[in-house]
Amino acid sequence: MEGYYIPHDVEEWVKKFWRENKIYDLIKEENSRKEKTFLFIDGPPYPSGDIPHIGTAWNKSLKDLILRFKRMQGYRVYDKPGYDCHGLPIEVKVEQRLGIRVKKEIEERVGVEKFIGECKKFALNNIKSMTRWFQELGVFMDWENPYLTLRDDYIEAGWWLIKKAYERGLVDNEYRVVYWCPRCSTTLAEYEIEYHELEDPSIYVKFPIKGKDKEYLLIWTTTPWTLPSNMFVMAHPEAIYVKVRVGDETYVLAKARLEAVMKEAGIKDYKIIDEFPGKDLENLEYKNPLEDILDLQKRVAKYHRIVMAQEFVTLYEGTGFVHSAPGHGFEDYIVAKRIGVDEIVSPVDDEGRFTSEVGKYAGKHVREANSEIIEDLRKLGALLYAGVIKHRYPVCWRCKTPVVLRATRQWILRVTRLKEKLVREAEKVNWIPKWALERLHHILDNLQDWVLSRQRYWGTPLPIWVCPNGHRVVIGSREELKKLSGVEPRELHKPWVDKITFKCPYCGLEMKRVPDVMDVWFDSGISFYATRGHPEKLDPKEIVVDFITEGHDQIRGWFFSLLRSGVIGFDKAPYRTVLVHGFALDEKGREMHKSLGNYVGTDEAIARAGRDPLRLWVLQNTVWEDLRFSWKYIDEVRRDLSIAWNVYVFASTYMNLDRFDPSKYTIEEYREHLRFEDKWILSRINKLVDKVTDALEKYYVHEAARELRRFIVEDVSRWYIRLIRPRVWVEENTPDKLAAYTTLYYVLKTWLVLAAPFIPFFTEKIYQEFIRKAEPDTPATIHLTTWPKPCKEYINEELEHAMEVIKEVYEASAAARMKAGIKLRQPVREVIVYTSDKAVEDIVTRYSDVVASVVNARKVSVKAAEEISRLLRYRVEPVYSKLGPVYKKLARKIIEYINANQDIIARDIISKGEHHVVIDGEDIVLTREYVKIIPVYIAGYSVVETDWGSIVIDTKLSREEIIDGLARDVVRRIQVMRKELDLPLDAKIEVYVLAPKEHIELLEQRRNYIAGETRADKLVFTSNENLLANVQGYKKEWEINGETYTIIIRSL
RNA sequence: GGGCCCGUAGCUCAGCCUGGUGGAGCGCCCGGCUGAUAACCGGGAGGUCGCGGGUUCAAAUCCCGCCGGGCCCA
Repeated sequence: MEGYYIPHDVEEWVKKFWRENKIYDLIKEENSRKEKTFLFIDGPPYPSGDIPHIGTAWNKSLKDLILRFKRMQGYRVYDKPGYDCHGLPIEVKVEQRLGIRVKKEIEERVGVEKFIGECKKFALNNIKSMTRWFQELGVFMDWENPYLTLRDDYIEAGWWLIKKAYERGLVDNEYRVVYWCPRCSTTLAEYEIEYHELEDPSIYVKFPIKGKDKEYLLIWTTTPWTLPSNMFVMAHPEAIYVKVRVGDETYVLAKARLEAVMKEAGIKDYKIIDEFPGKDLENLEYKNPLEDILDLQKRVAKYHRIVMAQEFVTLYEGTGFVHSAPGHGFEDYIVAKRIGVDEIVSPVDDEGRFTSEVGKYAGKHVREANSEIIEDLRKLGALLYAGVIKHRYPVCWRCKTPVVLRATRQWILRVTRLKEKLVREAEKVNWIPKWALERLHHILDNLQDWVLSRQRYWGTPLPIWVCPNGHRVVIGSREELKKLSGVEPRELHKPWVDKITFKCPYCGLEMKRVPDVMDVWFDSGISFYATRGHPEKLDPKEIVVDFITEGHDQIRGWFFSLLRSGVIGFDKAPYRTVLVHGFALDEKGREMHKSLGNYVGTDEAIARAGRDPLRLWVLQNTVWEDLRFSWKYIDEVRRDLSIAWNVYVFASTYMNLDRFDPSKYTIEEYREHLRFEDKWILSRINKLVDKVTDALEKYYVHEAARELRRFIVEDVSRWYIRLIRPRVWVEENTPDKLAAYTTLYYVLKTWLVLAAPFIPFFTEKIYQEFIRKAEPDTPATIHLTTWPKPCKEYINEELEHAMEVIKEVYEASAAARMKAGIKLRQPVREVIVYTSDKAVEDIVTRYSDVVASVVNARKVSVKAAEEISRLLRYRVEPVYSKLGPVYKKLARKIIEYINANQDIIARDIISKGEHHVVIDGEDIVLTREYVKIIPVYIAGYSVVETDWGSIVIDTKLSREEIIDGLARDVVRRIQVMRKELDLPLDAKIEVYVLAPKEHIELLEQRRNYIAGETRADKLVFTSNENLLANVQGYKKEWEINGETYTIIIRSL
């Protein structure tokens, strides 16, 4: 191994290696022989685009990591990926492509067959592209055989569940008030709704009270178009209502709303003439002013009265009377059922236009009819006031069209009957993090029946056939359909499946399929079994999957759908562990959108950052928290990988130089030669194995990722390698050096295996170059290696603690050098550790040679903490602001005294808290209040305090130390020059050093050291410039300690 | 309006579960090391731990309320 880390070079090489050696197939083959299974299901992404979002890259990286980990642990892993192919978003895109404006054109102009074909083509094209990007990311899943919800066998598996539900009496058909998108002409699920800030009319309408003259109920609405469907008015039984007189008219409204309403309507003169609770108004009859111009209203006039509905009437807005249209409101519908109104009026068609039922408004889009209705009310003298309001109103998540609420007949699954079972099953699941269950509880508390049907085309057809007499047959498989009809359907989609009819088994009339398709959540909700075929052919053990993971939006989405399907079909939750991950947001924490210009696709991230850096970056983020995108942070990860890379280059360079063959040496054999630092890193790596394994088994992926980063960067690169560097630079293969190599190799190999699921390209490349070249008998790919088990006997807490202390001594001494201006290359005579901590004392004493080496001192000693006072002098500053006011005239003399006796005053105050003196016959007591004590160390020592003591460096340098320092400075310059010449590590050279005259003799004393370190066969020191005039070679001028040196080196 | 998550240095985030002198990386300034260095090490500057209450000897941490962002819902 050589060179520096270039992610793309590594990744291209590995991609080629995997492709040419069919590595994925090899892994699958090996894996298929394993006993223990790990059942996983991919939450299918929706292929509405061709390039996955960065959040999807995170999602797939997590899955890939877990699957790789489980494979390495010896599980037979089910790794089929999938795509959620049906649904409105694709229909909308295809409509755009085909220039379709309204739904009818699909049947009339384009043809359903062609439309379905286009949808399929659209989905399959995007699937192809998305698959490519997932492969680019290094995701090892079965990309040759993904599950697609559009396949007939998948659709069939769905039919099975509907039949099962039907047999359990859970399938029904009833009026539902639904969100309806007039542009898409379809019902929308709650999670297909967004709320946008919209401007709407805000009108107050006068409903005349029957049998009274000029007496009106005031109602408020922001949807005038629902007034033609008005059936009754809701009031609050306990709220106080008032009658107010305005001119010659009388209005009734809630007292709490009176002031606000009058103010908005611009009415200043009004008088309360009566006051009573709402329940007094129950059953009071009124007239809807539109009765005069709409036959529909005449027809429903018999229902017009006030009803009590305390849970739906608030006094925060409106008038305390809520106009109710059960055909256009959830709450209105509930109340209608409660009071026994069985006629539901909803005169709006699929495109959101009024039907002929509403006479003069027929054919108009309801929202566009608002102004005409307001105008009519004005003409009828029924309008009190018309203004506008800005409020949040539901819109279709695809086309952003404001939705309407409509009562329509829909097919539903009565999952509310399964509520208790759903709750019990949800509680059995291992939710990570725990609050995911809390959210699900909330959803289950407010459980609604599942509205299954969609009045669209691109979806799983509902397998329900009905006859004119209303008999129903639910089909559970293709075979069953064939048996009944005698026809083999070309495929199970519309329009082909619609053409299949058969005789009703109950009455003999012709049965036709209901035209609806199903909610796409049903498609993905059955994936836990449908991916593996029709449930009749499945082993019951294969029903419950071990693990799934998706973003937190899927708690209500996929996880909830799976749960419902699992309980309907098999009476149990279909998963054991659910890991919830966060959202990928932009740098400012906002959602990424192409329209906001803050969007980063997986393609761009791979191109700019590289696959491994991208993966490690997403994986180190706390799994269930949102991820803020940041190029800078990805680059930090890349730099850490670069350090890791350099570690392997270092090891590889020296091991190759010494022809170290790892297969011939074991740590056991070199056990007696292991040094302190070797035992330390062996303890660290085995603890790492333990921690990473534990974190991954808990699915705390980020903790594992962070530990891996920290270990290779901090423990190995910044510490262990620094410690063993002198050992590996020795030319002979000493047992000491081999012990270091053996240890290093063991550590690096283990780390590589642990990191493989996270950064599969990086680790594969190094594995091939570093491990397999040394040990050809190892598996063909790192992804076939087995997951390591921690070797507990190497774990040694005492040793690790000792190393921590040594690091602290090192850091403190570096700081002390800093203060004294002595560089680390300059050896010092002594480093003294002052401490009263017995453990520290023992460690420093025991490992004094290691400490001496890292702090570059000839001697390291330990002394009792209090002895440091010998090095201390104190400076004391008088506090004028305190002394002045107390001692007045005497203050001057006291200050003089303080300045003259600083050390003794300080020592007294430190030991006794005060210092006594008599000045001019007066007894003076000096305390901390009057003087500021500043400790000063005596010259020749540099001191740094730590939590457990002080580190002192003797800064007085003798001739010997200065010579050593100079020699090291010269060696370092020669080393740099060797490197600049790109000489082989073991190349021999000739060296000429032109130095100041007085230093020649000093250098001569270290001739052997300098020659040895720089591998110089010939070494010349001179102060005579002329002697070097004819020497050929690489020549460079250096400055050392302010003086000029010229060095020439020549390769031999 | 409700449920859940997040808010800590200029930036990205640990620490919170289990209370005990506020941390890391990046960036900035100063110095140093280096035959793995497109690197690295040491020091410094930089904080109302979102805000306000409460519990406690002691709160970033536990409790309550509020503000801002995210997700899910109304």
